[in-house]
Amino acid sequence: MSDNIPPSSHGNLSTDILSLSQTNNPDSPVSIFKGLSEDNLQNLLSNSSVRSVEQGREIIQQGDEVKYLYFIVEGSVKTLRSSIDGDEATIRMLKAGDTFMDAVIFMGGTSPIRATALKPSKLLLIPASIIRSQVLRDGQLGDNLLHIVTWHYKNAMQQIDSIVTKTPVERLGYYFLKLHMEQDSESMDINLPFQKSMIANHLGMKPETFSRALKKLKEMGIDVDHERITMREAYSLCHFCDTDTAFNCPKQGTTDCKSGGCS
Amino acid sequence: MSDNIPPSSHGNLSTDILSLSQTNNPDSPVSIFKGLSEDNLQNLLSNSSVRSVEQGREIIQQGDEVKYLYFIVEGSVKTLRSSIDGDEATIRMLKAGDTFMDAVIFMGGTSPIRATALKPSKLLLIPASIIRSQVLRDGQLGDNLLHIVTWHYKNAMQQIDSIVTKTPVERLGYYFLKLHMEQDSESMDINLPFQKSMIANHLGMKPETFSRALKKLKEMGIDVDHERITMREAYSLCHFCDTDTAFNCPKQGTTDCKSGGCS
DNA sequence: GTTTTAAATTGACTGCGGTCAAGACGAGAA
DNA sequence: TTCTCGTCTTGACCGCAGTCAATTTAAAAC
Repeated sequence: MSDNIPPSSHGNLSTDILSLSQTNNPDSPVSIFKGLSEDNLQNLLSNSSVRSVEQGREIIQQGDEVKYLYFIVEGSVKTLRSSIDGDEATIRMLKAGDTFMDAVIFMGGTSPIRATALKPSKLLLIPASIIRSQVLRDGQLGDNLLHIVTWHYKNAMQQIDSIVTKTPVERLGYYFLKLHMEQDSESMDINLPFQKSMIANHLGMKPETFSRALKKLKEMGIDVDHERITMREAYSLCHFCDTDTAFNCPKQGTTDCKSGGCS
Repeated sequence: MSDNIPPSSHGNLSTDILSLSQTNNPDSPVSIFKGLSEDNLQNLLSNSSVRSVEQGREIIQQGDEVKYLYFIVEGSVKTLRSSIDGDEATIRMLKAGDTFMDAVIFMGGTSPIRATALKPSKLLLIPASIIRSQVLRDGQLGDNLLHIVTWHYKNAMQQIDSIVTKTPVERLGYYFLKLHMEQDSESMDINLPFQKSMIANHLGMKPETFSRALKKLKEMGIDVDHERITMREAYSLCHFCDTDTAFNCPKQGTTDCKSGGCS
């Protein structure tokens, strides 16, 4: 079911990984490697291997036994659930520096999600057995994993709430807002990191509905040209803010911020 | 914002708590207290306190700083997210033996969710600071918390997928199936543990739609009278199974199981 | 350059689930 | 018993997002 796994190739790689692990903004999870002792870090890396996957390749299928925790060195990956009749619900869309299957290896049973490569990607595979045994004696690793998994969980809760209570336009605005904060809170431009139909699915809507939502956002001063989002005013997106996001907003409390979320 | 917290009253309580912590079925999370050393267990309990809340009381509001991890000794609680205009999305519905805010205390920032008492309840409050510090030196506690949080996360993913890809009838059938497995896989009867409008919201639908879904299930041989669900045949619910759930199903692989989920 | 393919957009139609309102039912109190 | 209140159910209507299909656009492939 799985591909062959090339032999380990460390050295320069481990520095790549650690530089990817620098968290630069408050609204992103900590790295799995944060604050580990030299011994414990080496225990993880020396047992790991690197694997390259081409675009579109299925990395994990629903029902597979999960043997590794995956760290994305290069490329991008999405995790999703799909039903028998082919409908898909995207759970997460990941970029270099993210990990996946980090939560699954503690769930017990087989994988409840699929994972596919959105682009040609290079992955670091850390054996689940190594993680599970090290957690019991390395409190720092457990702490890191808890931060990562709870961060995923928080996003999942926001996703549920978005789909249940918000309109498509609001969901899209909220998504843009989070992109904006993640990328550069100063710039008036945002980059769409994934193709539109992917994002549409992640937001629980069809591509057609996504297109129509874009049109309505244009009327509100948020223009999307291909992969480039341009805001007419700096506070165009504040309308879509909520309490969680406001907490991390540098503009929070300023007079220009007049959203409902910013109290 | 919070009520007064009565002084600790241990002794018989700690045995109550530990007996509630016995996990009896495979599709439920482990207890936070599982496998802790006597010292580490006492460190948690001796710093905790007990608090009673009346029905309907708000325990945590969105945006609150979370100071405790809550263990339900008696009663029931729901966690939810609500938008400015009053729409609510139920995240979890909890019973005695469950914990909540277990994930939130590792998220950083303020609480992204609310928690309200569905019935008069008795709660054990374990200070978040105690948990956070003990995790760093007690690998077993970290491991327990990881199992709990990933179990929540798994349920959240199933909830997302349910809402996005399934019809109301399918969502309800899936919910009944999980209740069935949780309660007694042998019995043809299931008990509705919460009032219908609560469950409706948790499944992302309105009470009216819930009622109509019940009607359609009746045509499929699943009869609901007040709080009692009765199945005409033992395999009525198999139709709603998926791979995750099939994994924990004792009937899995038998000839009677002809669902899509059971391969 | 041209051809081929996939993604995105737009339009027209439909149907499902939400909304609103009325009615049924049950639990509890006087 | 009868009244009241809250939950649930049922019916009629409507609007939004899904569906299907046609078109445009962009990007690959040659």
